[in-house]
Amino acid sequence: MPSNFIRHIIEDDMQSGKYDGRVVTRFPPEPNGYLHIGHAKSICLNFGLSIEYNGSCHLRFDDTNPGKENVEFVNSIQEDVQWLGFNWDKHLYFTSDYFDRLFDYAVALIQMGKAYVDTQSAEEIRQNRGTLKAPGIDSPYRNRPAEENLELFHKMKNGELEEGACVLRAKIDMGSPNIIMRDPALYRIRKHHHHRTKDQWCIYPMYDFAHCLSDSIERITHSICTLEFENNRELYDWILDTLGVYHSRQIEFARLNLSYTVLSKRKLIELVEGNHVSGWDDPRMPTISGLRRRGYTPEAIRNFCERIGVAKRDSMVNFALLEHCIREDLNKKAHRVMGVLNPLRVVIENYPDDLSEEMEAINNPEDKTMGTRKIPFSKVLYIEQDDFMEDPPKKFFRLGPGREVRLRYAYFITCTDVIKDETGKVVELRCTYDPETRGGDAPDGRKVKSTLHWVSEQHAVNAEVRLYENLFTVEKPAAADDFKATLNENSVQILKDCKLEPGLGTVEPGFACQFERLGYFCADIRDSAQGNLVFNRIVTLRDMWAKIQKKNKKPNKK
RNA sequence: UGGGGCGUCGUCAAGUGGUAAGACACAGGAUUUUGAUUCCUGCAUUCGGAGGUUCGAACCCUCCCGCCCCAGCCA
Repeated sequence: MPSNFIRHIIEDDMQSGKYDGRVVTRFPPEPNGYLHIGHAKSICLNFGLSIEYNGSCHLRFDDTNPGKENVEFVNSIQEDVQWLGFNWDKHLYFTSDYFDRLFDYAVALIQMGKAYVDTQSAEEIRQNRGTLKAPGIDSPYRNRPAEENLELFHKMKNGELEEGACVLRAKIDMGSPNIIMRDPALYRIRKHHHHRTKDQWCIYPMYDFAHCLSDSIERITHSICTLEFENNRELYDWILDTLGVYHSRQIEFARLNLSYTVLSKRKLIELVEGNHVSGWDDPRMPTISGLRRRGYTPEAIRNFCERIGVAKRDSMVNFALLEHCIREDLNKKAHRVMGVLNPLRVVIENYPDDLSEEMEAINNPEDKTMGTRKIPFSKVLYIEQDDFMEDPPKKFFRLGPGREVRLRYAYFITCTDVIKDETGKVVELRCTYDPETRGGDAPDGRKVKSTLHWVSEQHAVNAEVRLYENLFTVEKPAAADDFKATLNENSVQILKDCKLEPGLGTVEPGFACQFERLGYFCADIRDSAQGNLVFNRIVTLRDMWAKIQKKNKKPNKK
C-alpha cells in the first residue's frame, strides 16, 4: 500500500483517538451525470480507506439541485460503484432524506442571529459581494429581526414567494478576504419537481450548507473532497461550529487529469449531447460505463487508481498507465485466439484440396490451467495484410516473396507467388507448406524469423471489429480554446469483414480475449450477438514493429 | 496586485533534518511458435530559484519565481 497524506492524517487520528478509532468516509456524487475515471479515483480512495481501516463508506447522493438531477443518474451511479467492486452495505443515503433536519438547522441559525433572508435580487447580491480585492457591502436586509426572517423563511418554504425573490444567507462577514465567507447563500427557492421528494419542497439547501451537515448527521470522520473545495472549508467549519454539532474533517486532494481525454462533467455532457459519441457508454468515453463497454476490468481500474497515488498537486496522468493496467490484468486472464482483421487470402498449393486438420493451440501461455483447443487448418487461409510485404524493408521479418514463416501452431509456409488485381493491389498469395513442420517446428532445426496468426477460410466466422484510439488528438484537450476542435477523427475505425477462428462464434457479449499479435478485444455488450459478432478493441499489444516504423518515419518528416 | 493551495526524473509519486523509494514511459540486452509476456541493465550528484540556520537541509527560516482555486440563488 503506497503511503499518502490522507493515510497519515487517519493514522494520526487513530493514535490520538480523535474519533474513537472510527473511520467513516463517504462518496457523495451529485446524480447529474455518469461517473467517470476521475470519480473512480475518489471511490477507490474512500471505499478503500474504509476497508483498510475497518470502517465504513457511505454512498450519498448529493441531490440538492432538482433541476439537474434524475433517477437515471442515481441508478447508473449505483451500478458503476458496484461494478467497480465496492459495497456500501446499508449505508445508502440521500441528502434529500435530511431536508427536514436541514430546514431545522437553518431555523436554528436564524434564531441565533446567524442567518437572514435577503430580498435583494441575485444581481444586487452579486454586485454587493465585492471583488477579489475589494470587500463586499452589507445587504440592507442584513439586520432584519429574527422574527421577520423566520416568517419570510417559512413563506419561502410554503411556496408563497417566487423563485429568485429572496434567499437565506448566513450572516458572516461581507469583508472577509475569503469570498465564500461573504454571507453565502444557504437556501434558494426552486419550484422544481425533485426525483425523490417530489413536490414537497420548493426551497433547496445549497451545497455548502447541506454537505457539512450531512457529514455531521452521518458522523463521517474524514470528509474527502477535491481541491477546489479548499476555499469552502472555512464555511464548512463555520456552519458546524456555529451550530455546535458533530464535526467531520474535510480533507482535499487533487482530482485526476488524464492525458488525451476530458474529465469534466460539463464537457462529457457536451460530447454526449452534441453526438460526438454514441452515448455515455460509448467505448471511447472515460466514463465507468464507457470503460466497461470497451472491455476494461474493475481490477485494472482499481489498480490504476492505486498506482496514480493521492496528493495535493495538480497533475496529468499518462493515458499509457491506464493502458498498462488493463494489459497487465488481461495478460493473466484473457484467452488467446486468432483473428484476422484485414484478411489476405493465402492458398497453400501443395496442400490437399479437401483435407482439414485440427491444430492444438494453447489458450493462455501465462496460465496453463486454461488448457488447449483445436483450430481447423485447410488449404485456403487468411493472414493479416500487414504481415505481407512485396518489397520488405530491412527490419520487416514477416512474409514476402520467397520468404518462409511459421503459421502459429500449424506449418511453415513459403510464399511462391503474388496475385494482384488490375490496380496492382495484392489480393492473394500462393504458398507451399512443409508437411514436416506440423505444429510449428522443423525437424531439421531450421529457424524462421516470424510467426503469423491465420484463420482457415472455410471455417472462419465473420465479425465486425471496432478499432478505438484516443478520443482527442492532443494531450490536454481541456486547455484548447474549443476542446471539440481537438477531437480525433479516427477515434473509431470499423472493420466489417474480419475473420475469426470458429470457436468465437458462440461467445457471449462481454467476453474478453487476446487476438494474438493484435491486442485485447471484447465482444460488445450492446451490439454483439451470436451470428452478428461485434468486437471492441480494448487496447493494442505493445508493438515493437510499430515503434520501429514510427522511428523510421519521423526523421523523414522533419 | 485579497485570500486559499501547490511546486521532487518525460509523467505520476514516496520522502517529514542523516545524505533522493517505486511505478509508467523511454533506451539497450537475454529468452520466446504472439516483434506479446517474462527477465536483466540504464535512466534526478539533486528536489522551482537565491540566500540563511546546522557537523549535516528536498525536509527548518527568509525573500523571490511559477502554476491552480475563489466574485453561482452549481457542486
